[in-house]
Formats: sequence, C-alpha cells, structure tokens
Amino acid sequence: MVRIKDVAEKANVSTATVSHVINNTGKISKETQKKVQKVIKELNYQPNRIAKSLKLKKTNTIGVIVEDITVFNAPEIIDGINKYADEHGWSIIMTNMRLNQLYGNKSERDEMCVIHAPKAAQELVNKQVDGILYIGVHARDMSGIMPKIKIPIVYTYCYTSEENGCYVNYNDEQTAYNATKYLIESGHKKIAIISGLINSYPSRKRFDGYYKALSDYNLVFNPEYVKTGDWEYESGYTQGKLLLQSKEPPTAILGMNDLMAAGAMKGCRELGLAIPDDLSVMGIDDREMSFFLNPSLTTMKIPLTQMGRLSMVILDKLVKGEKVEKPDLLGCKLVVRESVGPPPSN
Amino acid sequence: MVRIKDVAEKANVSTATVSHVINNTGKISKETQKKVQKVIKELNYQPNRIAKSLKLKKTNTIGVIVEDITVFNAPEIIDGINKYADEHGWSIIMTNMRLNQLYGNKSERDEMCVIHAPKAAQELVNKQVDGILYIGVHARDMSGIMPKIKIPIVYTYCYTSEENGCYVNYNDEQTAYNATKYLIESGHKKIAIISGLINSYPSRKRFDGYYKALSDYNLVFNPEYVKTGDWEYESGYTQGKLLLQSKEPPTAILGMNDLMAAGAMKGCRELGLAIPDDLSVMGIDDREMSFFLNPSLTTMKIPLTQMGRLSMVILDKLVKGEKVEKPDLLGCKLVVRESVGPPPSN
DNA sequence: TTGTATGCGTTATCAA
DNA sequence: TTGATAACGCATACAA
Repeated sequence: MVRIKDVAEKANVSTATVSHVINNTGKISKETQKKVQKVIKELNYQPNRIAKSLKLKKTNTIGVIVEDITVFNAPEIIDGINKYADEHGWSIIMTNMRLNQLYGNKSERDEMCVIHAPKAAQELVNKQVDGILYIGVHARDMSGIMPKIKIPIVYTYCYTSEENGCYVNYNDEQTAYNATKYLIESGHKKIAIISGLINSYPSRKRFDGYYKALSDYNLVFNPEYVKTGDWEYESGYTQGKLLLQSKEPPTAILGMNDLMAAGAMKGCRELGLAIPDDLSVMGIDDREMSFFLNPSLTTMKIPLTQMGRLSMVILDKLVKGEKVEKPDLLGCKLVVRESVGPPPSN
Repeated sequence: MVRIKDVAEKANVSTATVSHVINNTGKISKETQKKVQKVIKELNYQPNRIAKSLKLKKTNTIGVIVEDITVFNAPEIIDGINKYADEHGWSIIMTNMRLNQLYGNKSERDEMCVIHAPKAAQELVNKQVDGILYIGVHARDMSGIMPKIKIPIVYTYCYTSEENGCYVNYNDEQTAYNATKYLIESGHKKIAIISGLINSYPSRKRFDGYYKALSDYNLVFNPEYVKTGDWEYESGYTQGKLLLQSKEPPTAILGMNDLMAAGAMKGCRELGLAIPDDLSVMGIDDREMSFFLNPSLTTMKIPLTQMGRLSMVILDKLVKGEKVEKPDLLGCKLVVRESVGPPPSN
C-alpha cells in the first residue's frame, strides 16, 4: 500500500502539502501541485478511506437495512437509493436481514425482526455510517424497535409513529380508491375485493379506499363481496372461487395485491369463465409477473424507485442537519392491461 | 461517542486491559473482567469499527459489485452471499452499478461496464475491503477489465480466462442438454430451439447441449428448427411464430430463457394452438414469472442462491490465502410444470 | 496480571 | 506557500 507519506517523500514535500493538493484545501503553488500530482500518478496513490473516515468522523456512507432482498419491492427501491447516492457521492453499506428466507412470510418474521433490526442498526452505527435507510418487506409500524442512536433513520415500505420518525410510503387508500374507480368507470357495479391479512395497515387503508369509491359513486356496499386472504396466491384462488360461486357473483374482483389477483384468475379459469368477458380482475403492485399473466393484469404500479430515491433525498437532508417536513404519501399509477373490460351484458 | 479510553477511566484500568477483555486476548483476572464488562454495559460502549480496521489493516468486509440489482438473477445471488456472510462474520459493502438502468439491455452496456467496473473495484479497494465479489447481468468474459489489485476477486454469472481468475457459474451446455433430453423423453422428435444472441457464450454452449442431446438420441438435426432471438420476450414471440408457421412445424420449442419461451407461448396462442396439447414449450432460468404463465412453464432452475454462496466460500478461502481449485460448473434443476406434454398424435 | 506507549493513514492547526 | 505535528480510536509489543 502506498501512503500519503510515500508521495510526500518522493515529491520532496510534506504530507500536509500532499493532503492539500488532493483535497484542494489551502494555497499551494502551481508547480508544487504539478509535482505532487505527477508523483501521485506514478505511484498510483489512492487515499485510504478508512483512515480518512477515522480522522474526519464522517464516512460519507449510508447504511441500508433491507428486511429481505428477495422480496419483490427491494431491488427497485435499492435502485432508487443507488441512483441518488451515485449522483450525490454517497456510498452504500447494505445489510440484508434475510427475514423472509429465515422465517418465511409469517408472523414469526415480524417478531424476529425486533431482534434483528436493532442489531443491524447498531452494527451500522459502529461502522460510523452517517445515516440509515430501512426497507420493510411489508407496510407496518416500526415504532420502538430501533435503539436510540444519534444518526437519522428513514423508513420506507413501512412507517413509524415515533415523534421525529420519518418514513416514505405510498398512499394505500388512494391507490385502492383509484383502482375501484377504474372498475366503476369501466361499468362495473358488482365489485368484490380480496383483502390481505385483516389486521394489517395496508389492508385497512385499501379497504377504506374501496369503500369510499363505492360510496362516492353511489354503489351499494355488499359485505358478501369482501373476502379476506393472506396476500398469497393460494388465498386469492380460494377466495376468488368462493366469490364466483356465490348466488350473485361479482362482475369484477379487485385483489389487494397482484398475487391474490392472479389466484383469483386461476379460480375463474377453473370455473370456465373468461377474463375480461365474464369477469374483470385487477391487482395492486405491478410486479413483473402481472405482465405475463394471461390475460395480462391491469394493476396499480407502486413507485418503488421513487420511494427509494425520496428516502435518500430526505435522509441526505437529515444527515446535513436540515429540517425536513414529513413527505406526502406517493401515488400509484394505473397500468392498463387486458384483465379489465366492461361487465357482461346479460 | 464513548471510547475505549472512557471505559478505561471509569473502570480504573488501562485501555490495554479494556481492549483485552473485549477481544479475549491476554490474561485478565476474573474480577477485572467483571468490572470492565460492567462499565462497558453502563456506558453502552461499542467499538469503533473504523478505528479497529485502520489498526488491523483488515475490515472483515467483502465488496460486492453487482452490475444491476434489478436484473432477475441478482437478488437471489446476493441472498446466497449474505447467507454465508452472516454465518461467517463477513460484512458486505454493495456497489450497484445500475448498468441496465443506465444503458438498457444493449451492447452499450457491456462497453460502459469497462469504464464502471474498474472504478467500482478501486473504490472498494480504497475502502480496504478484504475481497471482491462480482455479479454479472449476463454470462460473458470479464478478462482484462479489472485493474491490477492485490485483493482477490471472484466472479459469478460471468467468467474470466485470466490466469488465476476465479469464477462460479452454472453449466450452460448440460442445462440445455437436460432440457432437450426431457423433451425427447416426452416423445418429441421435432424439437426447435430459440437461441439468445448468437455471439454470446451461453447461446453457443446451450446450442451445443441441444445438439448433443439430439445426436445422443439419434434425432436428425434440422437447421430450420434453430431460430435466433435476443433473449427478450418479443424475439421469442416473433421467432416462435415463424417456427410454427413453417411447413413442418416442431412439436416442441425450447427457449434458451424463460422470457423467449413466454414469447413463443404468446405466438402459439395467437395461432390458436393449445399448450401442451399441440405444442410443448420449455424455458431456462425459472424466473418468478414462469410459474404464472398459463400454462405454467416447465423450465430449468438456475441455482442462484447456491452460486452466491459458493462464490463466498471460495472468496473466503482466497482472502485467507488458501489455495483453491476452480469449482465445477453448477447444475440446473428441471422444474416440471404444465407446458410440456407428449407430442400430438396425428 | 496490568500499564505505557507507539503507530495504523489521514486531516488540520499552527508556526515558519 | 509550505512543514512539523497532534489528533482520530484502537490493538499490541513490551515493560512493569
């Protein structure tokens, strides 16, 4: 390893001078600058970032804690983070807690998170990161889980009700509202919804949006048209079938996510119904698979990249000690594909 | 920030003693140990990893360079890396070069990689990582791109022909061979293949496997049954349709990846053919979407997690100065779903 | 068994 | 415009 000292000796100057020409601090004569730069090239000197960080008490690094990188939302959020980080000179240390891999998509996962997350945060603090970005696997309250640390934390794809807590999320209610609205404007009056786990925040909010849309458009709310799944494909299949086998089946089904919508489509197929001729189906998420379903799934796209980027924008400010106000919830965009049409005319 | 010195003062011992009880080095009396540990708890002392790294010239950190984290192979490979890293006390710094996001899925991407990759590697070296893991977006030769650095690099989902270069990959030829074999054993004799870009290594190897399987099973090789796509959905659609509209259409199509196989399925649907009754289709990759196609796609699963893990196993040894021999190419597992059946009987 | 003192590679203060 | 030197927080050789 070639140190600043080696450069200084070879260039016949002091380490202070070398440091100055590297960082453009202090007044150094053109000649000395040239001389030093030449030696730097010759020796291929590269500053040791560890030593620099120790001295500066600043790493220019953001720690990203992701609950599970194999979950569909993670890569794009991280991409958004990286985009901003690249543009603004931030480095990223990533901690993938592997929660889904370790505990599956079960309640145990959230319980264990309480153990893993503080550890991960503390480790990052020990590495002197300047701030922490936390990416959840599903939207829930993270309040009180993290240890008291002196660097800012921004949450995304989850939220916090802590006093100065900061999070970036999308608008569940608005999204479900707009989805339902699209179905209504396509002519549907009998619109069913397959909910995610009933005790989850997004399920409640999305239901609110669904309900409000019905209400705004003067459609009767039929409790028979609300079924509860667990966000998974299988539950969409089961609940979808139930819906379609009822006395007065709906003409449209809104899955609270793409997976359950896909399950409902399978159920529909099994009953010999055609989509969208006999039944319209819609999802939320716009995962990759929704494009490949047959027919392709009309859905609401979660602005993942934007969420990652906005999280970094806010964290950047927080790290610099600037005051930030809580950001608005982001909107989801309607992605029109083939699975929604007018209701059957009979 | 509470330093080792603060602990030492409060416990009325020297910093050396504190350091010793923390790291279990040297002989310290039980009492002193207890006393020090008590103070550590009280002060909630956490060692500064930056200072430690500077002193030890070792960061216990692996730098992971991923060409693009939004590409389907990345998350699982990273998961495999994290799994091993967690179990063996390695930290991970991730550099996502965002190649696909910046340049798209075009040749420009590979050209620009030559600019980005050495920079990323040098940055990681400056951060004193102990080794580097490189994850490609598609399998190609990375020889000569990286700068000469003194820490080991292991490549995965790409390869290198450099003298001491080390990479972890799966066996393209064997995979295509087994896929073709499965089609043959399902009764097919007229098996077409849709190739990826013709100048790519995986395309050549997969073709070799296809050819060898035909040959081993005494089937005639018909050049009409070889079409060239570009790995994308659209090309599978176009080439698949071409294949099906020929005078003597194949009874089975092997897409060199799931995307092209999915495209071929779409073409097939448009021509009013049923899968698998009229045509069998098979892919390679086992991306998430292959499960959601209708019918679901029979395909070959790339062992991504295992690739990530094995890369870390090897890098770990390399970092420790152990000699490693080049690992065997990993096998892909057949995933039987609905898209393959016996050929039509007519 | 414990303490003193040095150095890891930087930056920055202050003196020259 | 430059240089000598003291930190940053830690681990460790060596002394006690």
